[in-house]
Amino acid sequence: MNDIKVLIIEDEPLIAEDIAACLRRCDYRVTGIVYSAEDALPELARNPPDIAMIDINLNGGQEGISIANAINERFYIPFVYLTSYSDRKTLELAKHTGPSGYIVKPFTEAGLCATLEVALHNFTQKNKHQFPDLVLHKINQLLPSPLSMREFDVIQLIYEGFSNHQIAEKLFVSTNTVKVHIKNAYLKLDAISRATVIVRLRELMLK
Amino acid sequence: MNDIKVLIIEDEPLIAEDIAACLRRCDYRVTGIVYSAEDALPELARNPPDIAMIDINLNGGQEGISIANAINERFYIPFVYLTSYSDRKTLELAKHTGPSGYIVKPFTEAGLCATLEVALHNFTQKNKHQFPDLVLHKINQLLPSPLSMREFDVIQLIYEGFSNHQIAEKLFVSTNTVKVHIKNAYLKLDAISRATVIVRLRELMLK
DNA sequence: GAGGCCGTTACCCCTTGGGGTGATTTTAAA
DNA sequence: TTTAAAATCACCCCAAGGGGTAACGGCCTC
Repeated sequence: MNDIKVLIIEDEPLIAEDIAACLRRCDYRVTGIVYSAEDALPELARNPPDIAMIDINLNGGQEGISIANAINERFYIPFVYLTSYSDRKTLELAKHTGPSGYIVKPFTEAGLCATLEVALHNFTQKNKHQFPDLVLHKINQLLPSPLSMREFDVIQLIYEGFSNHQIAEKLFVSTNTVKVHIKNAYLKLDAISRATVIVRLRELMLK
Repeated sequence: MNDIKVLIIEDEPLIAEDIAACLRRCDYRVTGIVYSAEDALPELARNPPDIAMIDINLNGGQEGISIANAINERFYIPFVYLTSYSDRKTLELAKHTGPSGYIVKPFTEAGLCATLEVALHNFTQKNKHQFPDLVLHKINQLLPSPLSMREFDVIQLIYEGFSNHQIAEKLFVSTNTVKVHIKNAYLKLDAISRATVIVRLRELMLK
């Protein structure tokens, strides 16, 4: 079992069950099926899934779009639309919510699962790029001479824009110590200033 | 006409024509149809499309995957897979090439176009985030007091890690001038050092 | 033509940061 | 146990950068 939690938001119970069955056969775990926008938000909060499948045209309106907006604002998960028709105007609205996929009914099991798979993969990849959390491991394997633990602590704070004095306070050491670590890190990172450190780290984290 | 250029890479002429017809009806411009990986690369170079549709299983192999890898290395465009079957192993390989979509045959016209639409939209959005080409317009509408043209030039170079002297040379002005621009930009950006400028810009570009 | 904004430059001050040398202690490995 | 690397801190030096003030020409707008 993948143990990937999926929430289905679909107002037609038969179709919802059909989707759920497909997903289960593809080793996904369907943690909920809700039939309206009002039910969706509490469910997202109570039992947050890894990905959501959203029907755009819920109960005659386009509540799916507002659910997507809510997800973008409050929950940090990917979602794919699964809808029965797609006029240009709806599609235009929908794509601006940044869905990770858009499936038009009738769907196939293979198409459904492949789209979900790609969506999840791209979403996690995207995170790595957008918020390059500095990972010592990754940086070091790209450097000729690896950074020590403490040097990493220091350059991490430089990356966040702190001064030597601030860094010293945060790490409970003297500013002299901070300066030594920075100097050594400069050598290893081939940098000559705080700004170039940040630039180098940006490059390294984007592989 | 959207004037969005699409390249179709598909070894079965009938299916390729079917796809092309769908795309044309959706106002896309099909700028090429190629039947193999060898033909694809020159075509991508000669007549670069905005997006590519790739069949994974070209000529009995999985040449589609290598085309995708080539695109990721040499061309900076999105692509979607359009394939007839999808076993787990192929899908696993395929998703690691970071496709913007994955369509399983048989496809519908609406599904095809919606996937392309979403793929293109997400790709351009992604660029804005991944390479925060500092866009004056976007930054300014988030600032209480807008940056002037010249101030923007300067902070852009700070973002790239250059020193005052280097910036002065690049812009053909005195370092004094650079310093004044930086000082004014600091006020508007609420920054106190080059490093904090970079951090602030990171924040602003991620909305 | 007067007032503003922008870009340009100069000169001053002085804090911060980058660079060098050296020394001690802790920690880990050999 | 010896050796090495990492971490800690203290000096010193000085250039680069941040902060203030002032001035001048160009351009646009009223």
